[in-house]
Amino acid sequence: MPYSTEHKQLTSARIVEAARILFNRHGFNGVSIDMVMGETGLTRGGFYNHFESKEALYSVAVKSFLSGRGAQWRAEAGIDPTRLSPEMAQAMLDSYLSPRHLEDLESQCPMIALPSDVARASSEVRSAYQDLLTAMVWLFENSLEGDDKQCRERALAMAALCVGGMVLARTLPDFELAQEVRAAAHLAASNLKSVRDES
Amino acid sequence: MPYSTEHKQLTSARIVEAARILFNRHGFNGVSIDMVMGETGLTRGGFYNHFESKEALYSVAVKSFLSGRGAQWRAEAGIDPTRLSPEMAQAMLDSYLSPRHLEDLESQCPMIALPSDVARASSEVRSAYQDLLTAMVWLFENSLEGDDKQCRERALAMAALCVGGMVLARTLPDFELAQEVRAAAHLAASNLKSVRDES
DNA sequence: TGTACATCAGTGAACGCGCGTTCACTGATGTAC
DNA sequence: TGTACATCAGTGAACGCGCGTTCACTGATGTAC
Repeated sequence: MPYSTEHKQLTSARIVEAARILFNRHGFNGVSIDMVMGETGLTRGGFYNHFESKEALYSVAVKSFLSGRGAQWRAEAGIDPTRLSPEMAQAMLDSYLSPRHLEDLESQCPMIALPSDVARASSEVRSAYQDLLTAMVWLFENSLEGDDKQCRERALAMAALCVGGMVLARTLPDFELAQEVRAAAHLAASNLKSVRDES
Repeated sequence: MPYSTEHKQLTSARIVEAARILFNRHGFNGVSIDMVMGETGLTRGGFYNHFESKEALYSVAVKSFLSGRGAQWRAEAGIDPTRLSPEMAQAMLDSYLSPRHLEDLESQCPMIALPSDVARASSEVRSAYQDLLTAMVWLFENSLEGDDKQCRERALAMAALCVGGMVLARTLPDFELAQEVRAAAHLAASNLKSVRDES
C-alpha cells in the first residue's frame, strides 16, 4: 500500500481549492486542467487519478464552498447557525452585500461567480449550486420572526437580492453604478427583516 | 455598386437576430460562428464581411434587444414609456417576473441569460449590458412616486430583484423552488412600489 | 535492520476535436456605355 | 434594350491553436520477509 490514503485525499483537497479559486475568477471555460494542476503544483496527467472529468471537479469545487471558505466567511461575520435571530440575518446581509465581497473575486460565493455557467451545466453541478442557495435561505428563514409563510417569502426575496444584486453589480463596468446597485439591494434586503402589511 | 446597401444591412440584422437567440439559449461559449451562420442560412466564411469578431457580434446582439424583442415585450405588457406611473411599474414587474419569462429561453432578457459570460467579457459587451440595466432602472425610477433619492433606491432594488431573481431561478434544477424564488422576488419587488418608513 | 517487491500517484507526450479566423475564389448584382 | 464590366457578398477549404482526455511509463512509498 504505497502512499497513505490521506496523502491522496490531501492532494485532492488541494486540487479542489485551487479549482474553486480559479473557477471563481475565470469561470468554467476560462480555466483549464493545466491551470488547476499547475496551481496545485502537479502536472496535467495526474488529474484523472482524482476526478472523472473537469465538470465533476466543478461540482465538487462548488460544494466545497459551504464547509470551506464559506464557513470562514460566516465565522468572520459572527454568524452562529445555532443562535439565529433578526440581528444574525442583518449580519449576513451586511457581510454578503458588502463592498468587500463585491471585490473579492477569489473567495466570493460561487453563486455570484458562476450563474450562467451553472444554468447550462450538468444536473450534478446545478444541484451543488442549489445546495448553496438552500443553505442560505434556511439561515435567513430561521433568523426571521413572524408568520411562517411570510418568513419563507422574505427569506427567498433576501436571497434573490443577495445573489441577484451581486451578480448584477459584478457585470456593470461603471463602478459607481455597481456600488449603487449593491447598496440598494442591501437596503431593500434589510427592510425585509421586519414584517409589514402586504398588498 | 453590386448589391444594395440595404441587402447587406438586412443580412447583418438576420445574423444578429439568430445570434441573440442562440446566445440566449446556449451562452457565449456554447455558440459557434457556424451555428449562427447556419441558422441565418449562410456559411461560415461570410461572417467576417459583417462583423469583426465573435465578441463584436455578441455586443451587438445584446444591444439589439432593447429596440427589438425587448420593445415587443414592452408593447405586449402594455408599457408606454411616455406615460409612466406606479401601475406601469407593476406591469413591468408582472411581465419580467412572470413564469412565462422564466421559461422563455429564446426571447428572454439577455441580462438573465448571460451574466457570468458578460462579467468576464470585453468592455464593449459589458457596456451593452449596462445600457439594458440603465434603461430598466430609468423606467422604474420614473414610474415611482415619492422622494427622488428613494425612488432611485427602490428602482435599483427592483431591478436587482428582477434580474437577480430570474438568474437565480434559472440555475435551480428544482422547478418548484425556482418558481418559489421567482414569486418571492415578484412579491418583494411589488411591495417596493409604495413608499414606507425606513430604518 | 536491510532488501526485494508491488502498488499507484504523478509525469509528460500524444491524440482528437472543435472552433475562431483567414483566404483564394465564385457568382450575383447594379452600372456604364 | 443589350452587353461588358467592376464590385463585393458569400463560399468552403484550410490553418492554427487550445484544451479535455488518454496512455505508457517512472519513481516514491509502505509492506513482507
